[in-house]
Amino acid sequence: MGDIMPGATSPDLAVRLRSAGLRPTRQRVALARALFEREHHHVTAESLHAEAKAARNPVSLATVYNTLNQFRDAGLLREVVVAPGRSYFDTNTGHHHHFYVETDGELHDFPSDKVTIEGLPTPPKGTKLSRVDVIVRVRR
Amino acid sequence: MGDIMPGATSPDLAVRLRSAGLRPTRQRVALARALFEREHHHVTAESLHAEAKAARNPVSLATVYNTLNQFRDAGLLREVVVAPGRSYFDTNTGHHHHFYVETDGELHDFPSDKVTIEGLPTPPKGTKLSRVDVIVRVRR
DNA sequence: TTGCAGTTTTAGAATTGTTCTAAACTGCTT
DNA sequence: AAGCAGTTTAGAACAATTCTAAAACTGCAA
Repeated sequence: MGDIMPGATSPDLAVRLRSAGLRPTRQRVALARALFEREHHHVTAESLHAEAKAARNPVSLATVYNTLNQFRDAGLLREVVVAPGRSYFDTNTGHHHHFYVETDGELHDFPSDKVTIEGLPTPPKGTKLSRVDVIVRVRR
Repeated sequence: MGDIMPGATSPDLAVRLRSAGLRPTRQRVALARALFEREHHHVTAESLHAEAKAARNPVSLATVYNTLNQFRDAGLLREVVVAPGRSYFDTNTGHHHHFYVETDGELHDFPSDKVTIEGLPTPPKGTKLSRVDVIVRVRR
């Protein structure tokens, strides 16, 4: 995925946004860079908003919310809800699970390939599986 | 005097509250009844507030919130967070997992005794396991 | 009983996180 | 270059939850 191209716009991002049905506006590209041109990580609307401002690419908070929701709907991000009023967006959309450190609100990924879950009941009839979330809660 | 009202006096509840370190006030007992004197179920602050009012035992919303938090801290309830701004309290504090029907916000328990999870990594060092939540998300 | 101290409840204000609104702006097609 | 749908924005609005400080209770002791 996206390599880092300091100082230049990365056309990959524009292409990626476009093929998700989103116009590559200045704001969306700026946020996409903060999100996808680095290691997988977790952001909140607030943290991303602050990051954009710090990078001299201020984007309104409303736009940050809109964009996060659009990216999630487009499958570019995954939303993880760990505590009431605490919603993270994860740039890693592949199969994996989470550690949540309750005492300080940290969230960490762990791969799901070693994890097996057996014996799950079948979904209530009339419904189809969306996904299975495993959150391992720990405290310090 | 301190005799309780007509009908089903449940001293057990008072005892249960007391041994959780909570004074068995009229409001706490009323809420405890709505919560524990029936099958396991899931409530939100709003739904419990409405239920108390319907049962002619009105309790302020602030008290409902306080009480739910106290009951959860005392281990009488378990909090389940399924979506941003959607927090349920589950009267079933035993081991079990959840189905969450994303399309209409329904939450259902399922027993964990048939479910095995293997290969979970060890918690980050300095932390100890609190619990493992499994949420099976489905859509209609 | 009665009085009292500490606890609990309450209405309403405050806070937090998120979405909405309507006006201004911008990227894209022509 | 021009026009328009799509986008951004500040600020208002909203929803869920917590806080505040005053009034009401509870449990205890005399």
